[in-house]
Amino acid sequence: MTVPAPQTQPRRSDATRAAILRAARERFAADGYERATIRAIAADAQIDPSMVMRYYGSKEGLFAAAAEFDLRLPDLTPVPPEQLGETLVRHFLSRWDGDETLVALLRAASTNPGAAERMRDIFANQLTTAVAAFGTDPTTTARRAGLVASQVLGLAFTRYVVRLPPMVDTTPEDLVSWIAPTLQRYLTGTPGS
Amino acid sequence: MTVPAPQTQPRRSDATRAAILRAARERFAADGYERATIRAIAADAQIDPSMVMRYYGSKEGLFAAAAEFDLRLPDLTPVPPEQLGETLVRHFLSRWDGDETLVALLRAASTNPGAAERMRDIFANQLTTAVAAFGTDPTTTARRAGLVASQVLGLAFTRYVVRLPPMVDTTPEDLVSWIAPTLQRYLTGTPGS
DNA sequence: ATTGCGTGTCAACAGTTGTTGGCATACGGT
DNA sequence: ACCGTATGCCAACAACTGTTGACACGCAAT
Repeated sequence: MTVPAPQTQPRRSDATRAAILRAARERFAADGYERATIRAIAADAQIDPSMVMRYYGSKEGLFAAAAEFDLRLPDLTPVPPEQLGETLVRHFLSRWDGDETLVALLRAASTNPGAAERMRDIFANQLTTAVAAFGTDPTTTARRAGLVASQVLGLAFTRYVVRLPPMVDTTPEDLVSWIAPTLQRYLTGTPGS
Repeated sequence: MTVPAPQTQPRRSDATRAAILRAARERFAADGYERATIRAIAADAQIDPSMVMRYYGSKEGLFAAAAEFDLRLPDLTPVPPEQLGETLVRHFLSRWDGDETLVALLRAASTNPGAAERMRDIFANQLTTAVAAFGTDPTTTARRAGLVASQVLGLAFTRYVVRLPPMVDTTPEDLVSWIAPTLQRYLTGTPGS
């Protein structure tokens, strides 16, 4: 405790930590939780498997660090109400291109209980909060958020995980024009149509 | 080849085979492909692990047998065009309750390439065929089927795999009234609304 | 009774997994 | 120059995996 630095100064191993995290995200996204072995991740990061354990404690700990994910949902209050659906689809599609973290989380959530819980947290907290921000009936907020999650995760699942050809080949713009009305209705519409 | 029975007569081990298959479906559905071990499946079926190998050749072979799945889509041609969405959601929801095969396939498809390919086949063949049955523009059939698959698989994923509370708690009837219009638009509507 | 085959168990294999401890090296402060 | 600590590698462990072969039992036909 001899006068610790007020802010944690950058450690020399930060580059290694980052390399591990990057390799872990790639492997978890490509292979899922159980097939992504620590040895393979370490090989990708060009270090020894034991380093992974020292820096992240366990495989679970590594995954928890690698699957840290923020939907980065924009504030929806200034958005014109009739453009909510389009705004959301566009945001999700751009958020997923170039960040494989969500694909990793998606694949892992299928088999790993911890990952499933994190997925629940993300959509229950971040998405529900965003939906609640513009004032609809609070009693329907959770259900609306759940429906949005079902379509949005279904899109991600078919496009990035199962890779259904029609969903892979369709351009982002076409996807937006098809799916935006769905989210729009889930957010502001009524059941039955 | 000494005068084989014209029809394969029932073998004495059919009960064992069925028990293995039932246990396999349960385990694959609950744990996914890699976490569902042959030893655990054999223990559930109360037989020796080596029997699984003798009857199904390998773990892959067992999964292939356990994940045999038919959507059992009804003929959609006699359905009034404006009820197509409702008919489909209702069918899927009832098809999944009491048959964990699709959940097994869903969980496995996240990590097992073979399972993902089977999932693609099922939705590319069975669903696309059903959609093509009533005469829309053939050039849009694949896309419409893909969109339906995205919402339907998203529903299954959030309700049965990730178990998002709002999607678990909502009654089938409410789900139908919310999601039917979505499928209806994907099937018969136009992009943009 | 004896033969053949289907059914089942047991033990073991070879490989892989997450995880651990010991040992070398290099850095930074004194 | 010295020393403590951080960083890295190596070898090994114990557990678990899918898979295999040898062996025992019981049934049906000869």
